[in-house]
Amino acid sequence: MNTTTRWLTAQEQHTWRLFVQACQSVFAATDTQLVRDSGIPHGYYEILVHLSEAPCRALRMTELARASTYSKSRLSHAVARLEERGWVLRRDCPTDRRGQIAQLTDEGYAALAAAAPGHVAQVRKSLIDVLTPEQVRQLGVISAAIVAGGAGGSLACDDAELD
Amino acid sequence: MNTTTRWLTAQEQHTWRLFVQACQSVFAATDTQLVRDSGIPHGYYEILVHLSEAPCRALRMTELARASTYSKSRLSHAVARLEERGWVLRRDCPTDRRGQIAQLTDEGYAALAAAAPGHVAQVRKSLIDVLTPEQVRQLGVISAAIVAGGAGGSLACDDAELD
DNA sequence: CGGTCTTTGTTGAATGATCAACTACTATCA
DNA sequence: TGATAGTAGTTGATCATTCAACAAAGACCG
Repeated sequence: MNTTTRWLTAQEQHTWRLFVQACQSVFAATDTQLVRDSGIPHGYYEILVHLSEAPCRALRMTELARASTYSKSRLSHAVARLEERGWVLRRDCPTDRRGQIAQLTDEGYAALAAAAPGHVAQVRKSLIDVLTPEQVRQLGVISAAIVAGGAGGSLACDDAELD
Repeated sequence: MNTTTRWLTAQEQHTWRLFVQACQSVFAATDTQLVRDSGIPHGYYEILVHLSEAPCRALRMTELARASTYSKSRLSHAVARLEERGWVLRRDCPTDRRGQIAQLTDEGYAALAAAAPGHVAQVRKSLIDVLTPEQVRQLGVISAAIVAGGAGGSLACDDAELD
């Protein structure tokens, strides 16, 4: 792009690498715990959480994708697998015949409720409890700034929307 | 496990969710940029970086796996694909006949050098430049604490080492 | 109405990651 | 030396994710 690259300073590079490592560390630990103790593969937990918090434990696919930062394609596959487990089912949307509504089943809610304590404990072990309350506060502010920055433009929106 | 779950406080949950979002945001953006501009799929960049910084631009597979926080299996597959591109080649280790040494080729180094400026720019856009210098410093300290905590035990070491 | 554009969601192929099993070699110890 | 255990790395099956293409329905406009 430009001929002059603003390289990272030593401190910036150090922070970047530590940040990458920290994220890997936290997510590897939480994923491992969830799969081991609840058989919920990775990000499916988040889908269940968002559904559980929605009005009738149901959301339009697009809404759910936005909330979970899943692409539509990914969500479609994921919901198909959750449906196989009986944790979610698809309903037609009454107001928009294109639409599909993902509905959390009682089994799905039960699975989520059973998984939650272990997951929360792991989040504490991996993140919250290794930081001081002040650091937790700082991390919240920092994360908000990053999210607000939109990661510098391309938010990985969805299929075929680059360029 | 235990009957008493220490749930997250509102602030803690808020921070946790923001942190998850922030990480997704940053890594989605950096991955997208790298693939788009350099055709380097996701974490391969990190492998190339570690090799480029090693003594003869070469590392034992196990060393490389540790540095990149890859499982041995994942690394083996990844190096196989990098080898197909001509960016890395495998040599036998002279001192340990089990060992393999991954050697960065000149083409690999050139690909890395070509990709670096765009990647650095994206890291700035996604992370560094949306934070104040003080926040960058704080994030470094926080990340170090998280890494030191080892994510609460299970460090996702490798194959068949759970339980 | 009829045409075009956009949105919604799915599908299948291709790629990447994980998991369990395996070979081959080294290390330890009797 | 021989037995046993541990380490290095690979492989193939399985599953998750991405990408491009697609069908079906709404939205807009003449």
